[in-house]
Amino acid sequence: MLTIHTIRENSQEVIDRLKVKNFDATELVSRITIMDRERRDLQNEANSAENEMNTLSKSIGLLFKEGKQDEANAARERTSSLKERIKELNAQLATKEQGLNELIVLLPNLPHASVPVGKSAADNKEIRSGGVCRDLGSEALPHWELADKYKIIDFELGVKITGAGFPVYRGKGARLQRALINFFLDENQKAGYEEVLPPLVVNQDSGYGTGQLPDKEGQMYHVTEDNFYLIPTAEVPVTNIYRDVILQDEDFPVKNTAYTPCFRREAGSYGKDVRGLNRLHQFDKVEIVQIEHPNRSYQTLEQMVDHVEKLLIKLELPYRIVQLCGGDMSFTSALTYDFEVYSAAQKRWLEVSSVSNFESFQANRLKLRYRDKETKKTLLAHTLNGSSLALPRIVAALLENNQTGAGIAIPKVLQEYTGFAIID
RNA sequence: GGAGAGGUGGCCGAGUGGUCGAAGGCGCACGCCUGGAAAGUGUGUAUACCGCGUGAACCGGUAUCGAGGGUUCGAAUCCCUCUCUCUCCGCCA
Repeated sequence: MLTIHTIRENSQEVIDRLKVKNFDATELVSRITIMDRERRDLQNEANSAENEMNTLSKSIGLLFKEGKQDEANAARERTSSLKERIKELNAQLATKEQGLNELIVLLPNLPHASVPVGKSAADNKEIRSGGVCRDLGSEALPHWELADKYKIIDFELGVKITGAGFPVYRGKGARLQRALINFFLDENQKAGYEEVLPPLVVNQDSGYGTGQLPDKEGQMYHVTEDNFYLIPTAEVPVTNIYRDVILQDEDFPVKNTAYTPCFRREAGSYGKDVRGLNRLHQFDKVEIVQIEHPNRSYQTLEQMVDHVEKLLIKLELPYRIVQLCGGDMSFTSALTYDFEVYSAAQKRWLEVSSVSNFESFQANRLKLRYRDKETKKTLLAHTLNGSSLALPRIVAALLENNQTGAGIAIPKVLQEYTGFAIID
């Protein structure tokens, strides 16, 4: 969430910049500004009443000590109306604060100045691309048919055990999953990311911390008995490591990587693009999370993009990197790059990673701060994250792009992880 | 799941109704001392909001001793609820 300070001090800028996200904040901002004023007035009133009360209480204590019972009792009588007033003011203040907060969380993060204006994915800006999109002709099989042909992924079996969107990987298919996970983790570690293996189930506070709650409640699997949520991405448990934390300057950069399965209900997304591995309820992903000093976060974002790009190059997959336009960006992001790989049989670009700088938007919710060396002030840190990478669509692209008459060729870098060079 | 003990600042730890955001110690920062260091010594060392206005410093106010509520003129301290941790028992990978 944006800080009230930002909204208060730069209200016009907030409105202008949110237009890039096709968000008209005019009315919200003015309501927030008014409520903020009211809130502060209430707090001042309450504080001065409390001050009066505290002063009075102290004097009563002194009077008793000095044995001036009569004066003490007289003073004591004066407190009751004051007490009522404090109670009333504090109640009003709490209501006001809550109301204000409910409005503030409706404001999306401000897009970075470089974000292109646009309505949908069609307006995204291609940054660069790499690899070769081969034309495999009309007899090229989509990955779900290849998966069946080589008996490496069983979608039907998953339906029996759980339901649609929970595939069973087997044989070389299972091995390929494990190879990719290890490959990604190893590469991330070489790039300086500390590996963590977090819980796959989180509590409510964590859900709020990274912003899944309350908005996307319906997208997560909920364990009602214990009020836990299955994680939709490793971002949730990993970023929440740093909830309520005050870092020192020298702690930067914080770099974590984690492999986790991810669980998403994907409510309402049934339809066209859910075939095969394109959209699942459970999938594997390796995530990178970074926390940075605000001065360096954009530099860091570029480094993360370069890192993810190298992974795709090593996997010899045709890819492109696009900068999302305002209309296609998430609520919480300030700048997002999407990575897409070309899936040669589906003839589609599949999103395999999304690398974003959230600036202080998440940090504000998380109360993730750092102590500035020079000013000694505690300031909000910047958070960034990205997938490196999401497995299912990588697998889909690998299967489709690398199909040959002899079988599916495994990229060279993966062979030491898989232990085989071809799936046949 | 049953029984008991406990949760105080970055850490340890004192504090059972009054001037306590909280003794003392450790750690940390800065200074003095030293040729340099150690030791010693002095000072400082939580967070948030508000006053506050263009920002910062200072200053002042309020809140916070696991969380929420209550008693009281006044709560770290008394009462209630919740929560978490530890120990023992049970169950178990």
